[in-house]
Amino acid sequence: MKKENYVPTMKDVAKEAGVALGTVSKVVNGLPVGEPYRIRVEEAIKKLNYQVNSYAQGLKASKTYTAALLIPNTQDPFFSSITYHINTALLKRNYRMLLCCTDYDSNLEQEYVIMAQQNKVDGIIGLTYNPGLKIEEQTPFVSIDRSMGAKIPCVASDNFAGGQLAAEKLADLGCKHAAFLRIGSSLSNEPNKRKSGFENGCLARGLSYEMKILNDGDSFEEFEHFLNEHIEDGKLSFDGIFCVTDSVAYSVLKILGKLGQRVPEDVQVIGYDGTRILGDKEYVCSTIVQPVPDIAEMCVELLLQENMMQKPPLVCLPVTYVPGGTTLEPSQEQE
Amino acid sequence: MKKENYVPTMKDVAKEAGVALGTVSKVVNGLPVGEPYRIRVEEAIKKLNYQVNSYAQGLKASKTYTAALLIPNTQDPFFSSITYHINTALLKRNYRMLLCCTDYDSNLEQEYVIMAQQNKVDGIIGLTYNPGLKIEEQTPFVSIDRSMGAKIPCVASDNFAGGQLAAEKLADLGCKHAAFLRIGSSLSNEPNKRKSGFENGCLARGLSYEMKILNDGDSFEEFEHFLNEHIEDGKLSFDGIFCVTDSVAYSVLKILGKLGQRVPEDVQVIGYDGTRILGDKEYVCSTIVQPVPDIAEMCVELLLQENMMQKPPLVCLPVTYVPGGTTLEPSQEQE
DNA sequence: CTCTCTATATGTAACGTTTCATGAAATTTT
DNA sequence: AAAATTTCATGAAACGTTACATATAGAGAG
Repeated sequence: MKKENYVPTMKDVAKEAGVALGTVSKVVNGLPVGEPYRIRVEEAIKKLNYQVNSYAQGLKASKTYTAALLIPNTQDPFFSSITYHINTALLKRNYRMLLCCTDYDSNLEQEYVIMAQQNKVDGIIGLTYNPGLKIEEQTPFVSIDRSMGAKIPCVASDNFAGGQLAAEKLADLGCKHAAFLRIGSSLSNEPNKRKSGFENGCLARGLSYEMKILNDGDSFEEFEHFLNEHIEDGKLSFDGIFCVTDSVAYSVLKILGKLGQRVPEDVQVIGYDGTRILGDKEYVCSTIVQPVPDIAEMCVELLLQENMMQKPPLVCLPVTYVPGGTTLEPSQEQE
Repeated sequence: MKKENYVPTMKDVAKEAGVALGTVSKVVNGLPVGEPYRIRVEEAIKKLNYQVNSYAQGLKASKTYTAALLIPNTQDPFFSSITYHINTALLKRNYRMLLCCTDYDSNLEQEYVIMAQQNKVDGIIGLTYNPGLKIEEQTPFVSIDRSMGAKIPCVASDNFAGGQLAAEKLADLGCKHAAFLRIGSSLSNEPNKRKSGFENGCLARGLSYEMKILNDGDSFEEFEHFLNEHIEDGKLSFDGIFCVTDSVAYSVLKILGKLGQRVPEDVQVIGYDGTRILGDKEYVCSTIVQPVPDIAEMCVELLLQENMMQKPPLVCLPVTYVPGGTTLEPSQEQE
């Protein structure tokens, strides 16, 4: 018996229903077919438990129903959140996701793009760190957080508004002198606007500020030096800190602890991303939350959009402020 | 011009190299081919930038070169680590990974199994929470951390040895009275052995111990009550705590802080998993580290193994203890 | 120098779909 | 009621690969 690995095909369904192959194909694809035929085919499909072979479909259509996601890793909470939601958005549309972890390696990024381009995927969504990434004209590509020219749509949170919002919140919470802590060029392009937004917000609210920007090789100890230099008689000259990411914020919280500064009493801290750690219900750190599910939806939508016409070069999605334990409660603030 | 979407095929390579189709196929698949032929084909491949169409391959071989990974989510650090390494192990073998996030939902798990089976994946790797999961005989399935009968291989860290190791370390570090903190049935099957291993280790080393096991609905506040009950005159009666996961350990650390207990001076804490948070270089918590890359390799190896003969029902991989900041250094310990 | 045997390149069929030209049946028109 | 027109199921071709049966060239033996 060869029935062990038997999987019914359209031919089998056609025979079972007593119709032609093409008729079955039409039923499967929802194309118009005479009612009695449709019914017989549908019954045969149910009876045989037939399921279309998407690989034969893909071969015929030169479509793979697969999209690649280029991302440094899946460990970082922000990346893992992006991965989760992109995957969900693709599954919803019956697409598979080919996960390509690049580990921040420019060459690996380029290799994955080439590999993906050949014919394995219908498109690529990328959160990349190679500014010179070569992408063939005809490969649908959607970028997260990186502007890559007019022809490639970029989806990002509204980084400028987010920076502004952080400044406004700190001002609202009573801060007078703020600091902005950032890491260098690896956060290029769109997230850079957090800085301009923050400056803009500070100026609007009369909040003075200083900036510390780490270069690529620098360790986070630089932040410790910077903060330490701004302590006089045990008192930190800043009463509010905006960190460019939650990840930076967590490191800064540790440093502040080491330096004997209390959060939020002595200094309030706001991060950016809205990532949580280890199943915490509430946000540990007050933060500007990126709408990751919306970002994912938008990426997939833009990627699979049929009409190539007018893909917008940049889509900014709105952010929200969510208080955590590192800022004063509005009630406390008013006391 | 129709060259816009032109993707070279084996036929093109054959024409370019002046050989037959089958010869190209052999070269591509590493089968023996006369040297001069091989060279000409390889040159043609390079020249045309040819890449095999894996969907045609899959159609021919009735293989999809895709494996599904069933996992609750990709946010939890342990799950994200598993995801990353399984993905890597599959890519290495030219397999794609179909990521199915189940959110601990038994029905969703079953749905994904059915979908994966019909959607024609070559096999499934699952870290599941549905004890009654129905899996068709002919679908290759490898389970992580869950025993699912003799026919389904289960890959896990050596949970018993890990529990034992934790007890021994605590004893070595000078503890006299230990606690084991666990959450309930969601950690079924293999990870349960951490308990037996710990008991075994405690008995062997003359370490007394108590257990607190949370039921499914319970919040972590139960741990706080439990620990609080064991404080007398500000002093905790335990000097060592083994937490069933790092995630539990982090929560417990917070609780201990709240209760005014110093770690590791007053009480030492060991977790299980070996997950790190937010790019920390060192482990924040002393922990029993699971060999996640090896677990991933083993899963994929077992899944894709051709000879169906003797798949072992259980593979336990060795764990290691890695000190973090929540235990005393051996030097301190000896003082 | 011819015959046989081996080694290996060739070319075709088949995998399960979709698409499209074909023709048969049903409907409308005169 | 016969011809013209429309409707729509049919079945073969094609997508890019692999595997197998066939053909061809070269080597060795008599």
